[in-house]
Amino acid sequence: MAGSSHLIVDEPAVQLGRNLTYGLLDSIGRAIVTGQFEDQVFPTEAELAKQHGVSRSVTREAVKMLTAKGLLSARPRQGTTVQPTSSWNLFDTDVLRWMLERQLSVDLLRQFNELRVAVEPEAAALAARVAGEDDIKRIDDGLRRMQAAERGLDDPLEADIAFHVSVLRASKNPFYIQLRDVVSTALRTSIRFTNRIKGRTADVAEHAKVRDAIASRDPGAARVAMRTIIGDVLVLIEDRLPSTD
Amino acid sequence: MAGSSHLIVDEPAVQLGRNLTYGLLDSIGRAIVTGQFEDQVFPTEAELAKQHGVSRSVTREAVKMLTAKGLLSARPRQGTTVQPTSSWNLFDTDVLRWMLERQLSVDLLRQFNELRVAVEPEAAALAARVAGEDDIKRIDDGLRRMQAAERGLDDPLEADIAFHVSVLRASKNPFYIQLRDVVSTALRTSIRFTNRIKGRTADVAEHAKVRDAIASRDPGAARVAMRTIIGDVLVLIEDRLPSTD
DNA sequence: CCAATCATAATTATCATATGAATTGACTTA
DNA sequence: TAAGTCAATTCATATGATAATTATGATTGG
Repeated sequence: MAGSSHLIVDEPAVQLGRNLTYGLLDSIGRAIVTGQFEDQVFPTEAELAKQHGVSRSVTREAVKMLTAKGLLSARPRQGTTVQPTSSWNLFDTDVLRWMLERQLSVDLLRQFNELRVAVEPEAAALAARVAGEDDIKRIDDGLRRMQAAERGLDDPLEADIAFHVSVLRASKNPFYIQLRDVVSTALRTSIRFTNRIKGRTADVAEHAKVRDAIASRDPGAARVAMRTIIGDVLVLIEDRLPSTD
Repeated sequence: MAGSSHLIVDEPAVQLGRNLTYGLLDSIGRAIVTGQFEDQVFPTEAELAKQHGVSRSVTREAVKMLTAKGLLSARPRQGTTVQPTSSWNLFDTDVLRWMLERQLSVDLLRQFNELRVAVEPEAAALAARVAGEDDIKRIDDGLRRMQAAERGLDDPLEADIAFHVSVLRASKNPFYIQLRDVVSTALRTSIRFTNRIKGRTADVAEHAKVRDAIASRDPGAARVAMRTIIGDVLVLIEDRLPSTD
């Protein structure tokens, strides 16, 4: 259709997502995160609707969702404004994905792994104390997949994600468990930076240490082993990639 | 309609928050978190609007915000449904506040401090490496307030919050910084559990150690000192309060 | 000229209603 | 039985009107 018979149309209606609202959410979210509104005022509700070719209902609902994620603030007369990055909810997978997908996310990748180096060793230690049979099974599964990936029989990235997620889950702490999606999102999105990192023998061996420590109820060893893994990644990032600070 | 001149009115319109939408957000959010919809189906958009005496627009926008925070999911024909708690965004201050304000939050309080014991020592270590003059100043301020509080000249809780927040901020890691609001919210909300804990001399001395380690650029010492502080809180919670596991 | 007050306009907030789209489940039919 | 059809339900979208809020500029009093 492109043309029907009359032309018109300010902009092709958004298409991403399962419906117009989520498409617009994604579109505006990306635009904000990539800094498109740093040097200009954010459009009004009516302007947004017109620019994207959707109704005000859709526009308002998308804006409200972005408000809930900390990216926007709306007040009568003052208009809708982009919030400072410090109030963006980085633990929201949408926000994190938008941030990692943009350029120059090397710093963010490093900072994210600084978080992991804090959280995952503690989660492993906790898991060593409270993990159940089924948790150990899931961790074993993850480890098996990594070993398979080593021989080219599985996707190294997905295997790595599966392992780390299984440990977080085994901690039974909802805050750590929450980081499942965050870690998954971050690892998948930043694949272009880390694609050659995973699947090495030394890496798999260290993961096995974590598994064994948890299975034998040794929190200290689990903590150390996990810290080694993430610490290595961190060193790798700091060595290979230039910071833009 | 509805009213004409007779009585009617299903429910007094929501009032909390700065406007109807935020009031409804708060009302429904609390209801979900307190488990009110565990044994019954979530109302439809039209029912919600009627029950709370607001328009469908307001209802939809509140639902969309709760969706953005991971509490709800909406699909045509299937209706709006409460998501499993594992998908709730606990790092959202609204969600966290709702959860802490309800009863039986002892476990959550412990789990939250398990997160702190992972994050804050690392943040302190990081701060020891990257903190600037102004960061140290803010940490000093927080420490001074704690010392003042020890002599009854300041609010112990607010002083404690100020100190910990200043350290998180000094780490310059946005993920840690993000936890500022989370930590503030959690500490303020859970005051009834910890009100007698703070302000002891030993506690203030340990905080001073953190400050000194950061100022003298000693990441290891900063990590240990901070870990001691949070570890003590954790022990206190586990000793004094019965778990409901 | 300055300060305080007020009026105006811009913008979001809310309401009401109509229509579209998607999904489910029952029903029909071969 | 199995596949296809149809209807009902619920969210999704569109639109127009009105209310509430408040930044900004105009006005007034001293």
